[in-house]
Amino acid sequence: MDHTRWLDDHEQETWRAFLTANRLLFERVERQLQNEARMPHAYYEILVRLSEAPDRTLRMSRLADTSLSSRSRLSHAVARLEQAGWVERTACETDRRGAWARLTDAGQAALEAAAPGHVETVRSVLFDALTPAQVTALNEISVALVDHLVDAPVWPAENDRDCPEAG
Amino acid sequence: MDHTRWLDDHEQETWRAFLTANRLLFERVERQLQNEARMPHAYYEILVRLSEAPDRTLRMSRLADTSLSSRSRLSHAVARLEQAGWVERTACETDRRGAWARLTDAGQAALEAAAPGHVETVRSVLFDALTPAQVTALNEISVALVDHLVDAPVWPAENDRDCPEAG
DNA sequence: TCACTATAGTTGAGCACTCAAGATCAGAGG
DNA sequence: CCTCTGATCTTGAGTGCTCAACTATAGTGA
Repeated sequence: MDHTRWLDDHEQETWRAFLTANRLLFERVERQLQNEARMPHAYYEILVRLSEAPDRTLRMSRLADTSLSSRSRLSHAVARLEQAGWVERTACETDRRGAWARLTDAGQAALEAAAPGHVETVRSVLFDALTPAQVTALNEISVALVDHLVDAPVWPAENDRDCPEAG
Repeated sequence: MDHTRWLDDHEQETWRAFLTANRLLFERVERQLQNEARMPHAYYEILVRLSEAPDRTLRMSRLADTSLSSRSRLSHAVARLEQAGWVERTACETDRRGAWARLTDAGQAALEAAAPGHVETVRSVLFDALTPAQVTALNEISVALVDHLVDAPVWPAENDRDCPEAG
């Protein structure tokens, strides 16, 4: 009983090209940041989200959401960033379980130092390769994917543990 | 002197949507394979490449290229896959530096067991979200990116160490 | 007041990856 | 033959991630 909806040739080709493009692209981005700014891309994003927040401060949980990070991952990351002197954690007074993360001046400086090289890399690996129409298409495709993936069930089949409305 | 070609709003939005879509998408793919087949996506790809090769056998270096893996990464990965009994390494007789990697019957079986769930996931996270026109557009965009990134200089600026023709 | 449940965040173990360095061998040139 | 360059593949250390388990506090309802 093979109900699998296999990929046809066109889909297969698309998936592999998509995979390859992604690997190559993010490898470049990651390497550039690691070499010139001594931080992985995930950390860069955390610094960006903090820099955009009022008082450069966010609750850990909000920061996790906006930087597309799991709680655990963020905890580990912020521990490292704190060690580097780029972020500070302070206790939250209204909710004593919580914690604030604040971007320090040193962190802001590190971000500003890293930004030009990073942006240049993003442009050179992505936008320089595409026509304006393709950029627009990529935008629409990405938005469609995000809409489709956000809040969608993580496990299409199986794993409907204690979710009565599943299935 | 700020020559940085910053991203305009449209580019910024596109980049962030692209990033978000990628994170969400590959997180699903990775999780599904890890949970249902006990292997990361990179290992799955290695098994696929081997399964498509004559005699299910490839030189390590070719396997590294086709699976978009660094030599080091492949060495570590194949060591693990060998431990699992899914791949075998044998010495190459014509080039005694080299090594062959062969997909075992157990490896083929593991791959066949993993494939339906993986393909179903790929379909559900990617193709189900897109119109046929968008799939075609994504294909063209991906191919353009791959063409642009393959054999392009890794470090646009700097790092022209011993490459006399750089610059 | 007293559970009970949910939320916020951390921690440690295990694993995959990167980087740099090394061991081994092939091929080319003197 | 012998050296030199380059290719093949491996190894070990360091790092960031995931997962599961944990602590601590908030909120809810009897």
